[in-house]
Amino acid sequence: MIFSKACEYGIRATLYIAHQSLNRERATLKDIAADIGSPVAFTAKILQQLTKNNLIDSTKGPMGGFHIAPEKMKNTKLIQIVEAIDGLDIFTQCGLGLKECSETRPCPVHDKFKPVRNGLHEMMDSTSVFELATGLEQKLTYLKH
Amino acid sequence: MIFSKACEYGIRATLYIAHQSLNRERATLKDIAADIGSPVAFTAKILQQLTKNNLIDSTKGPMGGFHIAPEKMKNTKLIQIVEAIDGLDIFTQCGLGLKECSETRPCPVHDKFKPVRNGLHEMMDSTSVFELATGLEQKLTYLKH
DNA sequence: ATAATTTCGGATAAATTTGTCCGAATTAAA
DNA sequence: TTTAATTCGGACAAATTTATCCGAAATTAT
Repeated sequence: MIFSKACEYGIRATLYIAHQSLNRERATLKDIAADIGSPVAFTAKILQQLTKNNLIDSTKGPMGGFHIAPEKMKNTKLIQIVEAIDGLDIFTQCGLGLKECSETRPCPVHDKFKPVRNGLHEMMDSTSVFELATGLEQKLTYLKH
Repeated sequence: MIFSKACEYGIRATLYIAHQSLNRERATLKDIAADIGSPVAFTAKILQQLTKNNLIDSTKGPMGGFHIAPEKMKNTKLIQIVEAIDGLDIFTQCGLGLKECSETRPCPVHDKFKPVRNGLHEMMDSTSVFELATGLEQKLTYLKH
């Protein structure tokens, strides 16, 4: 809906990896997909993308898997995951899909839609992977199906 | 993005029809598609859906076309157009796509996402086709590409 | 070294959304 | 009553997103 399925999986996977990393445990592709309930091969693609964008770290071979250093978690905001997968358009695009929608030439819903869109933007831009991973750690929130 | 392309076209088409209807002019499929910049045949499908849902009225034959009575415009909210095309899921669904996300078992972004989603819901639920059509009428807002 | 375990990357397939085509049905005007 | 203009509805096609498959590359342990 708001985000693509790929992006939803990407955020969930990142939070799972972060949670595991807080406990000094590696996360393998299999574990991740099993835990967040996503198709394994599709999840692999998304993780590759996140790795390329340097949002998570991967190591190959036995004992390999995915990992995020606590420092990195603190500096990574949700918006960066969205940017890596869906792009940032959602935070600037017209609610009715018009290209020429702006302050000076607003579409009919512009004034009412903008604060909503900005609210989402602000939220994603200010929320770190770390704070959400600690929510999981404290069992205040849940990822599993 | 937020809404499907079909839904964007649906809202734009409805507002165009409403605007025309305020001036006692009919809107034909051709006019609508040309004006809002949408593919003709695809737009036809969407208009059929809106007609079935009784959000707009259609008449066949020469001098036919689409129309909305001012009274109906006043009673029609944007959310009804979304409901007819995309459904209402977007206003209740988890931001991370989890089925079991709720107050008692929230996903990691639940608390932060909910107000944004509710803001969108409230906005779409309180905004009438009539008020947006009058914005077009007064040239305060624009639909054209 | 060899084998086992993992991610990487390319090709492909399935599902969904977006878009097209065309004849049928309806209606108004000539 | 014929013709033209319109929406309706079904089948189909293209594009995009979601998902699968499989061999290659890297790394660890035996």
